[in-house]
Amino acid sequence: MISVTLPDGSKNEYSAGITAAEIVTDIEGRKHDCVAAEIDGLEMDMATIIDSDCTVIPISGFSDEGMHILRHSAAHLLAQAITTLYPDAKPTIGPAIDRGFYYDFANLDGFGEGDLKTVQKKMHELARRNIDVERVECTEAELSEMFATNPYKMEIINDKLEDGAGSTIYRQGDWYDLCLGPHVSCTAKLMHVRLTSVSSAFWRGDQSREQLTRIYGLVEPTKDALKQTMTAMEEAKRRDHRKLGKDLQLFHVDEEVGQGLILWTPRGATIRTCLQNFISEHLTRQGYDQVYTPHIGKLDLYRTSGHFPYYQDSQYPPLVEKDMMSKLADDGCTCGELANMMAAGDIEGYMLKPMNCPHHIKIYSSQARSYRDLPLRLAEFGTVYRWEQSGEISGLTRVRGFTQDDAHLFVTEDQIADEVLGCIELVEVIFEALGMSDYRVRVGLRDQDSSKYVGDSDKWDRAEDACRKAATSLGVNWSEEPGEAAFYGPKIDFVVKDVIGREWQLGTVQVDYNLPQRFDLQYKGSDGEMHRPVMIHRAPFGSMERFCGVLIEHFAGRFPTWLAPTQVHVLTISEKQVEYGREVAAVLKDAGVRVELDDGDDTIGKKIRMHRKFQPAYMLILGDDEATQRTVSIRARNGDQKAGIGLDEFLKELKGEIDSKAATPSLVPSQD
RNA sequence: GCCACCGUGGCUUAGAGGUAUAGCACCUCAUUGGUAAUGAGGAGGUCGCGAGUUCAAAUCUCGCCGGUGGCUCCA
Repeated sequence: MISVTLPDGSKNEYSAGITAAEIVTDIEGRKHDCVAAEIDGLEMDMATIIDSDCTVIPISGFSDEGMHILRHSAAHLLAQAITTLYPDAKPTIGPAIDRGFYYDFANLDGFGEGDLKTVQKKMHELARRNIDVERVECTEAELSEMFATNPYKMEIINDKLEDGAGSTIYRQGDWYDLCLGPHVSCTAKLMHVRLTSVSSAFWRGDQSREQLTRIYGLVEPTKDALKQTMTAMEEAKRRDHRKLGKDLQLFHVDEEVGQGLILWTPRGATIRTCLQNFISEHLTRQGYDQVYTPHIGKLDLYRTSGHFPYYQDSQYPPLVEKDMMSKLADDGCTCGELANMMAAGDIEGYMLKPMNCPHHIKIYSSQARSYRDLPLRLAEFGTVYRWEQSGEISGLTRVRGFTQDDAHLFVTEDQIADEVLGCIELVEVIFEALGMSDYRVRVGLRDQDSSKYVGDSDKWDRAEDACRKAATSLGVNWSEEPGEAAFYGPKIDFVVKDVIGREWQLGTVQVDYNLPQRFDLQYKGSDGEMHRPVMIHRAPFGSMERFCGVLIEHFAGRFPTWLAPTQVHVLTISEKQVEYGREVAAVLKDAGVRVELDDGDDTIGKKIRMHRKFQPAYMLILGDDEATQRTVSIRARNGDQKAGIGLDEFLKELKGEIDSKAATPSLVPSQD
């Protein structure tokens, strides 16, 4: 007999040789949802035979660990289906990921989205056959023989296995894969799979290696869970800022203007302006000075900063000076020669600024600075241009021209902690106002044994400590990320979760010891000596483009009243109220409300339908009753109504809601 | 940049070798209507761009541009 410790701490006696599955059934009952078990802290298969004392904790298919196992097993099922349908395809690797799983195949060229249905059908068929999944220990020789025809598996065997050591395979039916496991005990657990997309990937993520076909899928423990996941995906699609941006006419990207270059249309520009003003108010309160700098700068500036030519690949090509250009053209200069000459500094020219720091630094150094001037906080909604790879560009979140909510703080060593804290407070205020309370912070630290960092190590210790303290002060989740610091200093990243649980990386706060050195920045200390300031870069919301994109999805286009592109739409019922309608609209407009009037001759039902798509906070319906009593009838976004409200009263409440930046419109009480 | 898929009037969309559907939006006229589409009429597209095959191309082939999903990278 052996003694097994259960999750609740109690001990049960079993005869040796019992399987994990039998123990789990004993603990959870016959109808459990477990897919594996943790035995003495190690995740193991259900079929594991137990013949000595140990602790057993069942792993539910709904837990993170259980989902991981389900996904991994589903990847195997996918590979089995693919190799059945496409015998030439070579499975390479197929892990579980945060949202499902994928498997990469070689020799599957030409496979497209249209082929997914057949493969999924095959997977269901294999799942329904309920094939046992079996773990088999193999020697290196056996493995080499089994995977002889698959160079990818052989590469893993040769790289990952120590000489002479064996490993395990998982076998289901006549198919098997090199794998450490654990896996579900049988394919029936994998009924609820859905293949989602096809893409390509490089073998081992290396661009110089073979291109593989990657197939993505989802798996859930139950039918309902799969349905829920699919619903969530549809919801995400419905909120997609690219779709809403078009529907609500917020922005436009034009082929002829260029990829990733945003044209803010009036309605979107309004949102951006409101946000910018809101942030500006807080900057002023926090002692920032706002500045303006041009969109270009000389190449030499970026040679000093180190951005050129080092980051040449991710920048727009430089603007070469006119005379030089024609001279080069006359000389028949090739592009390669041109690039070399620019890198070497033989050619002068200008660059679209890829960041604002060098310009701000020049403002700092335009005057002799003393410790009394510090901290100097220079803020700018600065537009920068970066040459993102074409495949990477998407909507408002990945673009080639964007405006950062940027600022650079020039501080003394002693001021770092307070100033980092100040940056973080700003984020707190803005997120709070937008109802984005669910966010976390990543503190990027250096990894100790690397010598790639500038600045001495006790300075780093203090700066890192300042970042940690600032993060702690927020009272939100934060994590240390060793090795994530930039070479020039530690940083703090903000990651927000929107209302449907997706995470978005927004801005950062970065301490920088490097640029002050490169530009030889100085200030005179109280001791009369010259000292070097430290810079803090901060763009808490990243860019206005991305932040607006995230907000569009966060609010699903239904912005709080203070941000709504049009706050009130005035709709008249018939021609008789045109005059009153114009008067109401004028009163609101004079009071600074963003209002739109529809006094056309459509029916009221149709007007409501048409104006709804712009998601104003309120619609005012004006008929005879309202016109004679000089009132308004308010219609909220969800259709709730409140009639007979005096115009003055409505305006007063509306202004209150706008000025307080209320997170949701609430002038019409809910009727349910 | 790479792979797969996609590209028809402002939007959604039919059409798979014989120069193009329909709905919404738009314009005109009639209607003066109470909270998610009043009726009738009209205008608008050489089917992303360029080349090729063909008597004939939105439809087939190639190249380019743009989009979507991923990969890769991110100061």
